[in-house]
Amino acid sequence: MILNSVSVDCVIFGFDKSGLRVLLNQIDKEALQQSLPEQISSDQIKKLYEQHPVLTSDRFWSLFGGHVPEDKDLDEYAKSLLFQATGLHNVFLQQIRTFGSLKRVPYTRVITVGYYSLINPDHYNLKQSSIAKSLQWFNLNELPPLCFDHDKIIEQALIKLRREVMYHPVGFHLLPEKFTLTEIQSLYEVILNKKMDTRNFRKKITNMELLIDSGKKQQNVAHRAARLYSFDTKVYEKLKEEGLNFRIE
Amino acid sequence: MILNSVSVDCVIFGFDKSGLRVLLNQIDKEALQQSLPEQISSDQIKKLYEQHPVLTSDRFWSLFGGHVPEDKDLDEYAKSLLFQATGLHNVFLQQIRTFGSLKRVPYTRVITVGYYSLINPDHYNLKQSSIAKSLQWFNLNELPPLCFDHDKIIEQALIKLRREVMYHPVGFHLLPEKFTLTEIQSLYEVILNKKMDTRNFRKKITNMELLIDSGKKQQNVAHRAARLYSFDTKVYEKLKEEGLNFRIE
DNA sequence: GCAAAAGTGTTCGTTTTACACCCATGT
DNA sequence: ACATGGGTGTAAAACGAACACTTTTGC
Repeated sequence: MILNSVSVDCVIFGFDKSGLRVLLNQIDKEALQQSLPEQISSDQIKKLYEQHPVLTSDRFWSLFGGHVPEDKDLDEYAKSLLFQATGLHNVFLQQIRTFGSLKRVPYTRVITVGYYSLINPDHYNLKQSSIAKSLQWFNLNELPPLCFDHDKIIEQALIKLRREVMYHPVGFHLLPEKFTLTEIQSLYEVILNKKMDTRNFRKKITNMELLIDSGKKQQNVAHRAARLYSFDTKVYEKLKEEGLNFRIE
Repeated sequence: MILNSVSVDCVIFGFDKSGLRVLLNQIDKEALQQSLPEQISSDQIKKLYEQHPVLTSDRFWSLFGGHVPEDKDLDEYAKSLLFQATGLHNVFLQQIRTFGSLKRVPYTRVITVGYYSLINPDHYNLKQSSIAKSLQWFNLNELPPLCFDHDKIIEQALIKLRREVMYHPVGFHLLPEKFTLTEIQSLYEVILNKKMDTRNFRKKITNMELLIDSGKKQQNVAHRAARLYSFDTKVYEKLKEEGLNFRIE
């Protein structure tokens, strides 16, 4: 049994040279048909299509989500969705908020609990995922047409991520195990949508004592190779608890 | 029609000399009986009472809440609950998060969306409320036995309030229209659970240019009367947007 | 040798901290 | 006159902002 009135939707963020990205799920007409109530009239369908033109296109996109089973813990269910989508366990995953406006889904009342997740690009190979074919990364600035209020959910996820990243070290979940200072900086720049001063940024982040110089350097780059760093997990946990201040410039 | 599986629970905060307080709702045995499923066996009831001893006492307490009607917007419903409990409109009200663990409510699956609200003590006279008799303020350090996971919801509300208060000027919703600097300081001290230095606190808050000296003073106090301030709503809105930094000492 | 990104220090102004005494009022 | 809380300034340290050039590497 599932709880028809409650769903979970996941905003899955990734980060690489091209910027901040979101993993979306393609919906085709058949999947849509199935999600509609059975007794729907053709008149109602017509009206539905008028109000939500995105549903008439052959393909449109949605967050990866599903209805909560009656016998599953909410957070656990969100984790299991994330596993279905990415094949990954133990990924950073947090609630955004719950979206419950009346007409957010046409023809049925569904309250959805939004979650956001931060994916390490070492794990971008999502082939293990059970529905990998219909999933695709989109640049945050070039989102395709999305169904329902999923654009708003993504927007709220970004707002939440921005706040989080300023005061807690969570952004680092978007980085590979070893990373350069420039990568962290451009991560912050992309998330906060702000250019930062390299010298000041480096001073700040090295003063935190969060980073460990791995002793290694980038390979095969057409310029001076940058040092690779990793985290001191103890300091990381401490900063997660106590908070930090990354409101720069 | 209501959505049986989704409820809203409100953590209603108040503040005065005695500190930070929460408005709770007293549940008696009859109200409890009614909320149980009808086909419950006496064996099951026995087990229920064993697992949740608080339910056996004649009186215990809960957050003010209810199940979401199918035809009501979630946020609107939370507002209407708050109105029922306090007789007040336009009160600060925000989602905490959604609590969805499997056994949080025995014998039925209920996912609850937590909200927290900040009440101005000018409005402590809650007689207009439709259920005022069963409501009572409790000091946060002296909470009575609470049903279900309502203690956890309050804890999360406090955590959320703490974070919010450090970076946004929301705490001021807990103050009367005119207030003294000492009142603001003790508000912050209570919420953040930290003593602060008076001179530094005053310097900081007056530098924000958020306060307007009303020109008036306290009356009938057995010591030097303090100045009464109110807010510059424009600056208030600006700080709400841009954030501020109240991580002191 | 040139293109591309890595890496680095100093100065100046602002903010934060630590700290102790006099003032106004009611009883 | 005393008890109670209101109100104030300064110096030292830490932090944030602004700013330009040299180094390393691959091609």
